[in-house]
Amino acid sequence: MKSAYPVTAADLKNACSQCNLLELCLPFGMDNQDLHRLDDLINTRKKIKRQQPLYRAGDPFESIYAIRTGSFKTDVLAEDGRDQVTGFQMTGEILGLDGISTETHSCNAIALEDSEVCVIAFRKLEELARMVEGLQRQFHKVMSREIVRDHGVMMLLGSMRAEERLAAFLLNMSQRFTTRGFSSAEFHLRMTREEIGSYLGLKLETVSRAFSRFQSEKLVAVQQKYIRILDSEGLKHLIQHQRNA
Amino acid sequence: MKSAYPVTAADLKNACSQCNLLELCLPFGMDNQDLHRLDDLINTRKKIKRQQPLYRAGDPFESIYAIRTGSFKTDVLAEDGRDQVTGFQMTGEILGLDGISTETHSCNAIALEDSEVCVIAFRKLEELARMVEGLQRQFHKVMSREIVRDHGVMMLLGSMRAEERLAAFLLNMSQRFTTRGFSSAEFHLRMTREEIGSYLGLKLETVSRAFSRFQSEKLVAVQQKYIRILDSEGLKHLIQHQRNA
DNA sequence: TAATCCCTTTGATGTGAGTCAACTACTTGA
DNA sequence: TCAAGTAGTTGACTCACATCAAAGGGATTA
Repeated sequence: MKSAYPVTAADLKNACSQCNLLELCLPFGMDNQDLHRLDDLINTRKKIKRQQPLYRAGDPFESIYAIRTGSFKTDVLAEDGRDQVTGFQMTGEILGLDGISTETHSCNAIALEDSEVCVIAFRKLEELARMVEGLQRQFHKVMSREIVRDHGVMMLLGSMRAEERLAAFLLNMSQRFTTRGFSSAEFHLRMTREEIGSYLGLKLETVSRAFSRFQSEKLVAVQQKYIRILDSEGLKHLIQHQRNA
Repeated sequence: MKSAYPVTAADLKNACSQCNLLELCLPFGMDNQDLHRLDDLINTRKKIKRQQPLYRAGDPFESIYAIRTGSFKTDVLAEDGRDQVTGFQMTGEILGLDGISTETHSCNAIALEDSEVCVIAFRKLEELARMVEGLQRQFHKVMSREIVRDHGVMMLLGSMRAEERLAAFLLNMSQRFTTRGFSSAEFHLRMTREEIGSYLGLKLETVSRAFSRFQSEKLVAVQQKYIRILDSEGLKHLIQHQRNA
């Protein structure tokens, strides 16, 4: 089901210093010399099959993970069975930061498709961050970005109506695909309506209805998980010009 | 309105190594020797009057802040005037982590009462964290804790009903007062119903009604901002045994 | 100490999203 | 390639929370 394997000379071309995700990932902004020191850090990879967990709530925390290929969702599960998707992660993004505080993971990270991650031993990362200022700075920025992102989600959950939430979600996905060199106008969602709903604090039927409404208003074309954005300005307008306070 | 002043020999007794908030704050878990190195870091304090900002969204980021006395709220303001309270902070808690990622603050931090903070120059903190492993570790834990906390709020906003949200909020406040050596059963809320509502994704009338309902069910005694928790088990029960999924 | 303002409570009514249910269209595995 | 299971759509109905409105109670400040 899962496999972890050391990086051999053969795939050293995939080490940080050669990785095409450089711009998105932890090494961003580091100079060449420092970059090569990172290569030692990333000495394990792990493939995760669709629907399988990378880690689960309660697992002891040892590593954070950088997504090389594929995508994930993270969710928290309450004792009463309540389940909340807290985020969707794409290539170049970092998973596992939740585990640092208690040294136990506090959420589940589940692959939305067959995926591969770089395993970053956290103690070693800290050690290297003490020596490489650029790495330290970038790591702090990654953590802070996560906090800012979460505040955005809180705004969405706390003060937007259903269609605004979905519009914000689609624009966010579009923006992240763009950053990764894919089309901003058409993409394939890896998650179900139910997962989108959980993330947005809505029921799957409400998500489906909002998609239908967007379709009938020519804002997007929807074919199951394949989405084409026809009027991104219209979506932005939807978010900004509704409600009072 | 605001004042920043260096720490003189006279109030060195208030430096980290002597601070009674040690257990709650950044220095937690550091040994005595390292602790004294922190004293150099915390060389400025700042008093903030009630309703005044410690920082505002858009302000350049230079420092993070540890609350010595008083309390704050943080909120984000969308272009369309939408306003979301993202958190309430008490003594010993750290403010300003949102600014690290873009080097510009992304939210406002407003004092809920006359308050005082320790100003921690972030560059200096990073520098010291490169030398003091315990400080580095604790700082990472503080950031991670913030992420985990935010996930809890997302769960609350995404999947709880009004009374569950308020119950969770009260229990959380109670727990934090306890940690600070105050009564877990009675405390004074520093924020308005509207601010609670914004945080919980509810309107102020809904918050007020939920308080009234708790009162009539003998779960809490409410006198304006003064709260006495009469049945904390009842509140916990309310959160766990409602809803299906 | 009064006057004002803001905060809070409570009631009546409206509505957006949830719930329940039926049906359709994919996807997956034998 | 077919069968079964899973994911998505749509409709009818319900309900929890929002909205609108009015009145009372504290707290701030002049």
